[in-house]
Amino acid sequence: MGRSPSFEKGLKKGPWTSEEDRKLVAYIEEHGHGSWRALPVKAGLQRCGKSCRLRWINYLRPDIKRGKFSLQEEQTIIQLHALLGNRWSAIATHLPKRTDNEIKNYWNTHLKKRLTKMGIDPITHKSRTPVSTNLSHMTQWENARLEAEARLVRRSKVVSNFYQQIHHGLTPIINKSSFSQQQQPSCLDVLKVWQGISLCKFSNVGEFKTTPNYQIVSHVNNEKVEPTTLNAPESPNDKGTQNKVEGCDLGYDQDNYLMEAFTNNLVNDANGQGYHDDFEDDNNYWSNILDKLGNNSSISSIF
DNA sequence: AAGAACATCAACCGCTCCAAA
DNA sequence: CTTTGGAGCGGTTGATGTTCT
Repeated sequence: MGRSPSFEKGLKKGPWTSEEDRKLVAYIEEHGHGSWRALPVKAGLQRCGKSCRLRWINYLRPDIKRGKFSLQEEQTIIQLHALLGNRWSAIATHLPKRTDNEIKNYWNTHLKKRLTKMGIDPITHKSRTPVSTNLSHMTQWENARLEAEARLVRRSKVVSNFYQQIHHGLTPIINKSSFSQQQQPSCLDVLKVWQGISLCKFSNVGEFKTTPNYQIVSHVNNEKVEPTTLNAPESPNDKGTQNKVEGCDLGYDQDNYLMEAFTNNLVNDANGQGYHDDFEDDNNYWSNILDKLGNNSSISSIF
């Protein structure tokens, strides 16, 4: 790597002046940015292209919203961070007019601290206190949901690609390197599905079929599927799930179970061992999942 | 009032990814 | 297949502003 070009060429660093801003905006408005590397000379700026790009993207672009984050935006950031981790650019795609840099700063200076104060680990999004003693049912459910979402999204790239291959009559090859950013599903859509399930359960609407989000889930296997039957414990070895059901109160625990069941069907290890990380070596893993869901299942519609 | 401590955020740096040669 | 260079990403820094003592 060595020293940066700006050091070698004696280019200006540090805060931008209004005159520099004016030159950059004027040039881009007239010519577009084109090659960032070539831009500074053409625009008459003593800056490196990288610095120009950053200034434009994070500050000067006309479609940027600045100022305080709304509650809705905060919630979205927290939820997406639980799903995606520090992938700020991916998070930013779900927050119109906000930049990844701004979101990253806001997370580091506000949200991270707030979660920590609330006793939630900002990295894992798990509660630091024992679930059964100190948290409300609602919080327990939310924590469990976030964990499940995180698991789900770790698999979503694979499921998405796998399903595409099935769709085109190809033998699925699970290979991490074959995925591109464009193939990734919208994580916010995953959230919407979850929220749809949870909301209709909590609002006591009885049959899920009344909500659009459940329609998405109900397409699994091309027929209506009762969510609670998605992944009933299959063996006495499946103690984790069974204990959860037996050890909890009725009501929210059914929801926990529903959620677990749904997630497990998509992301759990085929042997009931929990998910595993070297999934690209295990084609059977995805074959089993697809067997459970049926080849006509609309995984892609869920993601 | 002063300066120390803390908070904020624009900007930089090093790295990876990917397309083109 | 390998090399090269541009673009973009995430972590970090440091200047500036604000609050605390």
